[in-house]
Amino acid sequence: MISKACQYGIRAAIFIASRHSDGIKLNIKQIACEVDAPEAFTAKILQVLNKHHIITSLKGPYGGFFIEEFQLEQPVINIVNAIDGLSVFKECGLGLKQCSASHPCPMHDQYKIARDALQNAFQKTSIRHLALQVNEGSSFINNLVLKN
Amino acid sequence: MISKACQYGIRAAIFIASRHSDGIKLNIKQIACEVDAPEAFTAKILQVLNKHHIITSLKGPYGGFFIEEFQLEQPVINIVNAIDGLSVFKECGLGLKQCSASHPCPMHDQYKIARDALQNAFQKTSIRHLALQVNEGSSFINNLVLKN
DNA sequence: TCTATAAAAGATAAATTTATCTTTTATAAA
DNA sequence: TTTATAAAAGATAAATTTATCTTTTATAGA
Repeated sequence: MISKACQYGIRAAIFIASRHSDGIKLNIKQIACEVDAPEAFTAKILQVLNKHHIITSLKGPYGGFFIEEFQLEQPVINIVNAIDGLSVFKECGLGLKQCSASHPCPMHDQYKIARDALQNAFQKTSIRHLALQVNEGSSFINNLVLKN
Repeated sequence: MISKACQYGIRAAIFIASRHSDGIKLNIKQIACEVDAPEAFTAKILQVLNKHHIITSLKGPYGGFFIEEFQLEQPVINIVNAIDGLSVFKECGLGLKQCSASHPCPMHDQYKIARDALQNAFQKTSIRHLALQVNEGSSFINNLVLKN
């Protein structure tokens, strides 16, 4: 559906947002660890998010990643856009170059319902809202550790 | 959403179904051409569909691919299952290994709506139904050719 | 039985995505 | 200003997906 890079990016952004508080910065090691993502790969992804002003970073000692107040309001689709682009929400389910109501693939109508629902899911949800859920303990951004 | 291989497979199956009539067989060249898919790759994909009994093939002269009456009734999700598997319809939107109502990711509910809609789209549609639409001329499985 | 035909099977290559490692740059504090 | 720290940037590697090419197998008809 969306790429692994994008999934890592969303989880990381939610984690950073969940720790939002004045002056707090998180480094890649912490972030990658908390969201169960490969560290170096996550670093690359956070670079992209920073360039798109979805999160903010600061180099040097006491540096790290954080999210600013105004950034918390952004919809998650902004992260998808930064990493994967918005083509998932536009493209034909059967891979036709052009597929629309006027030249539809045979699955167009049904597929569009799912595609729109997906877009809706990412569009209507803010980073703040998701972080809040994690802080409440009602949802999670890391994998369960199985006990023996 | 679904792989290119799977998209080619669905388009090819629909095309074969749209030409269904006693004794008619289509070869890979025709099929690949009609659905705008790479020929050799399409051949590989049709092998898989044949193994899963979604279409039927016959080697040798006057051989080729065709679909049998009983195969026409199958839902398109059978093709997805044969090529990509059903994991798209089960996996977490944020890539968590376990994500369910009891241990949800923060997007679980919204994402599940989209994921279920997608599954529904493929589950409720038969190959016959899609082929019919193509034969009616109300939908298409190939790319528009742009005129200059 | 021989020949031609078309798919199956197998091997390999190209492209993309995922992932890691090294070097450079920015920055805060001593 | 020097040093330590952490991200940015750049290079490279591994894995997966997409795609192609070659050889083998099945089959119909002459």
